[in-house]
Amino acid sequence: MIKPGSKWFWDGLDAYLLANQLKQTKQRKMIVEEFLAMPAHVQAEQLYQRVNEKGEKVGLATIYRTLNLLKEAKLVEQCVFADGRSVFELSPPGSHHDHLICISCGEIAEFENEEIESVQRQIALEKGFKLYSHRLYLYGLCTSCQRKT
Amino acid sequence: MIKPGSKWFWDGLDAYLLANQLKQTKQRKMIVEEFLAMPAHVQAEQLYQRVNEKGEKVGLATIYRTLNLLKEAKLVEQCVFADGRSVFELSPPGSHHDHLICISCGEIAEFENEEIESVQRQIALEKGFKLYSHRLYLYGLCTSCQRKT
DNA sequence: ATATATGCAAACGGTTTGCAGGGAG
DNA sequence: CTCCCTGCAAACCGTTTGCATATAT
Repeated sequence: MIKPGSKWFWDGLDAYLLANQLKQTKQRKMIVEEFLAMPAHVQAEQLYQRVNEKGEKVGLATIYRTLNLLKEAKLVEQCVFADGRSVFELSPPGSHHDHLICISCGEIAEFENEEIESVQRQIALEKGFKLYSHRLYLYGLCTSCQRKT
Repeated sequence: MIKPGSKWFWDGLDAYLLANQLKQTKQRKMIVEEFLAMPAHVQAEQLYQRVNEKGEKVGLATIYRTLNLLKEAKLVEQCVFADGRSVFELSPPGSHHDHLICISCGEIAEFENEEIESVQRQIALEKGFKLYSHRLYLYGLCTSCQRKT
């Protein structure tokens, strides 16, 4: 899956930098450009390699610092899967989806389900929690890995 | 929450050891005893400390090796939360629950919801996945942390 | 001019591994 | 007597941090 139009992302980033007296830098621009050009679920190391194949060299620390900045700005979300992978993905305002992860090949599929979201809100209410976010991971075998075994 | 009767656990462990030509050892016994005497959600390091406060000394590596063995045996499950904590909990056959995690104090509450489980099965079916397991984490503020802020 | 960013390398924290000696079956 | 298990320390791996230098505003 390739990422959709990303004006909201650049705009959001500009706004966040401005609001926090942070700076526009060559590295941040390059990192974000590559991130937006990559598949939906990106690991820090992959982004590091992609960036360094293209333009000038950027340190891995800067990749992490930039991803953390994007998280702060609520422009990306991070998912940590049970297999240990940690991936970053776009967080378009007002949207949410969850993940199916293939335990054989690692493929990641997405889905949205309003019914689950509403039950979650209900449960939080019952338990007296004020809900901020959630993560739902379904682990199994994708179609092609089922055929293989 | 304190753990319920655990005959099934010891029986399951004996069976697993026997079936795999593994050995009953003093350390395994001590680790499992402490694990069962601890709260529902246990981190490796906590278990390590508890075990070493009581009986003879046990290495941290043995704690990890034993927890992994119990996972293999399907007697415990591991949950990795977004805050980085990795906890182990009992996995009584045929049961499943999910978690609410307080983003302020770290408290973990549990819930069960059959409706969500059934929607998950439906989604996996639609996407062609053969479902093996799942994890649902709700992050928010628990009742007492809401009061504080 | 000043504060923020960067690169590098070192530090980190949780977990796993290699190996030599110890103990269960 | 054999194989499995343990303790220890070292290795690991992804991520973060300290510091001196570079750069945006």
